[in-house]
Amino acid sequence: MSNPVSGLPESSDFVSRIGMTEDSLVFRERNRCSEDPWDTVDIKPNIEALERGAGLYLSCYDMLLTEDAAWVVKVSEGSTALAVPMNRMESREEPEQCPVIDSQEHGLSPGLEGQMEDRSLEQVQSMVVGEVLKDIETACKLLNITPDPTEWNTGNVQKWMLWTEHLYRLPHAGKAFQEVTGKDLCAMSEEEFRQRSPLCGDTLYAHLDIWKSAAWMKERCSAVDTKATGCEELWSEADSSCSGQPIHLWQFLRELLLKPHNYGRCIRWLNKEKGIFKIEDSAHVARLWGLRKNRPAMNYDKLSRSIRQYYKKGIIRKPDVSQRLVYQFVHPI
DNA sequence: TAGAAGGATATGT
DNA sequence: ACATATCCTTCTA
Repeated sequence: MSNPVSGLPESSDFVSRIGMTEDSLVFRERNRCSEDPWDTVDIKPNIEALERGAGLYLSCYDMLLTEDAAWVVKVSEGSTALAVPMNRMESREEPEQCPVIDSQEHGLSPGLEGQMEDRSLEQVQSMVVGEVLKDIETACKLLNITPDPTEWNTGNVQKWMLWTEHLYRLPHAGKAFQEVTGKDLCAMSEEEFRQRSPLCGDTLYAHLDIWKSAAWMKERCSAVDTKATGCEELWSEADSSCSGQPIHLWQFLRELLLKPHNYGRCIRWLNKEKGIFKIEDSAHVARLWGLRKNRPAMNYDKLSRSIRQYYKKGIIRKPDVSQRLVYQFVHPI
């Protein structure tokens, strides 16, 4: 494993791969499976990434599918790929968000310590993959699309584009991909992406690559092993909204609340036990709801009206001490 | 000025 | 029928 710093690719390449999380998917897969995992697949995993060092995967993971992607753009404009902004560092609380684990970096010699490092590395990678898959699954539910991009119709592609642009605050490029099916999209090269969208084509391509890898993994997991190996577990996150029925607003809000890593900046619990939550960014939450329901004109005025309809039904109410943008689930989780 | 409350009506399933 | 979506007026911090 090379030093994650000295082993860095060009920063533009690094950024174009938006954290190379598809590489971490691949890495995890290789660790999981004893047989050669990818000699029969057509989605070519990026093996060279394995040489880049685990620290990168972890630091990059933080970029993936999170609300705050603005800094990704900043990194692309700057010089140092690992320039993780301070606010991100300060917000790290969970161990799986540890940015860099590299035994060489810390001067450890190979041996028992190295093995332990490897094991914990494997665990962290496993968590990373799990989070990635969960995030993709959540996005699928929110957008009402299938996780496999090759199955998308042109509308699904547009939704995914909008979503990705929105999530990572990319300039709007959906127009450049109008009338493109998922199959066409998946067949496009990175260069074609860049041609269609000079500003963010590479980023969109990298994200699609992650989705393709995840779909490939899912496909492979269910084909190779039908027993619960952990792979399925990653995809079977218990959730109330997978019944095929249109999602209710209260379910949607709860899903956002259950994903603080992704949505904590726009909606969060004030008191989870009591079901009290606060909408921190009303416009943002409304846009997400509009995306989910295919209602581009959705805004907080309308969303809040829908929330207020829940008062009579006893689903959501205002807390005892009423505050702006604060609501309470009548029956907390 | 944004948000809260709730009436009236339209819309999609 | 149901769950919003949309539009509206009035009130409040």
